Amino acid sequence: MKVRSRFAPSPTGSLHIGNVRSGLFAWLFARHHGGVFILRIDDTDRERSSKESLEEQLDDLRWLGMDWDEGPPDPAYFQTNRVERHRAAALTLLREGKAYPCYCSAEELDAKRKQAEREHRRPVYDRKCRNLDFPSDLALPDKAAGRNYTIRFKAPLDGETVLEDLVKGRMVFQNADLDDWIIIRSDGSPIYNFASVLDDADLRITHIVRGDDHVPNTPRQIQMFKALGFEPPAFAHLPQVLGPDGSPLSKRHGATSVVAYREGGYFPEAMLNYLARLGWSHGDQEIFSKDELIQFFDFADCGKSAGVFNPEKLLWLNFHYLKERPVAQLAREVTPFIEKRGWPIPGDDAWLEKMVATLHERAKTLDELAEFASFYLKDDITIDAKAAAKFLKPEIAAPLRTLAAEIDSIEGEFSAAAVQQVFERVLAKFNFKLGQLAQPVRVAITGGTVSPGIYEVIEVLGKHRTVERLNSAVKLTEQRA
RNA sequence: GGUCCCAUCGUCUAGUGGUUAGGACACCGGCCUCUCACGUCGGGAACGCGGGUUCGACUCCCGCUGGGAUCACCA
Repeated sequence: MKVRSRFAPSPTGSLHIGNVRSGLFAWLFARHHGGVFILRIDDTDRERSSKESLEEQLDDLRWLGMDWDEGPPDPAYFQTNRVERHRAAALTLLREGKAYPCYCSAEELDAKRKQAEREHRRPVYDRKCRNLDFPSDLALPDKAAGRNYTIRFKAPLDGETVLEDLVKGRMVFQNADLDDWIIIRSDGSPIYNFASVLDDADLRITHIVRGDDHVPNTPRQIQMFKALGFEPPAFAHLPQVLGPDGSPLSKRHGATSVVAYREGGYFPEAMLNYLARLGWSHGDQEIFSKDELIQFFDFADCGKSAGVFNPEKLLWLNFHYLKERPVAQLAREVTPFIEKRGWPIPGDDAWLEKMVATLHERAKTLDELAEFASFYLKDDITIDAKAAAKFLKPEIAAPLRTLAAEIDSIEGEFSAAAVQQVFERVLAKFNFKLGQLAQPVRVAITGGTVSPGIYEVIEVLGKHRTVERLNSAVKLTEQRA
């Protein structure tokens, strides 16, 4: 049987790191087995669902390369479009005696629950309405029509429900511990747990891959698959992704959405690689291409315990992918991050590539790369006060002036090698060591004490801009004198 | 509280009865060096506790402790 797995996000906000990880594993599993990956939109929470969230999440998925074989924009893959199917199935269950109407009010139920908690009893539905007689042609709830009841699933009272989980192993649940849950609300709408089972069944999902927070619901769902006449699919429940403090990853842990990293200048390769290695491993290997991930992925290699999201390792992976990226590609990719800052690019593509090359092994993200390029792009650089105080002292004015003149007189190709020759002459003339001149020059032309090699910086900056900056630095030293 | 799950360096993990318990991130130090990085060499750092089983337990079993998930007319 062909593998069919799915990812079913709710478009109620940004796509969460922990969430996509489950989706990624479902995707990897499908691709590994040459199966079908399905994207279903669980948008039944109309209050919080939005078109914007949906588009953003789809963009995230496309960015990560998690392509789907079935799903949006096909309307059949939106849960809200299936409520009639859900209701019809509930009605069938009712007719078959596998479900029944419950006339208990929400308030009544709530009171009982609280009472049970006070008395340290299990806060489950007492099945008060289970054996009530009801007309064989009873219609589904409809508040407007005065049919103000809910429909409950008539769950088995004894026996056990077994979950053979692909990552967690065998779990046995006593049916006596499970209650008769509501499948249709008093307003006639289906409950997620019910809708979800029906959707998975109709979609012929063979493997449900999701977070292990769904485990407690699974025995009920297995029972529902059977009640509906379907063979339950296989399940793979993945452990949670936690924040540094050990609590489930949430907004207060900082950036936890895919879009935050996408916009933060991270590469999809890094994100994919990081997410895959969080909870899954393949020996000692750390770096995986997408194809390797697909080739090696197996639930048997997934850990059973929750993992802490480590932004620093993600950053390291991103750096790895950045280092091995061709400069031309990087130049293209960093452009939006420069434009975002409103900075000009004072040169052609070849120049931009040269610039990027000098920053290549110093920036860890595209965003950082853009930030570090500041002094190449803007002419109104700000000289760091502390750096100026330390390196732009009056006695450096003469060497700087000489250097400026020498650089200005370079004929022919303005290359790092040519610049180096000039430096050597000036160094000899003033009997300086390279460090004594390089740091002041660095401060003069970049505004700070940290930059790529001074010769290459000057080459990229060009003769004119270098000389100008050196001269204004000379003025600065004179002002300080 | 009920049900269920989990437990190797700070973090991600390898390990499936016999290993100096391995790798990676982070951290610390050396080298390289015009600064910062990169690179490179090296270092510290873990099997939660207690019982079994066994010639031998990180590995198997039980208990404890600790952590977590979930108990809605939310998804």
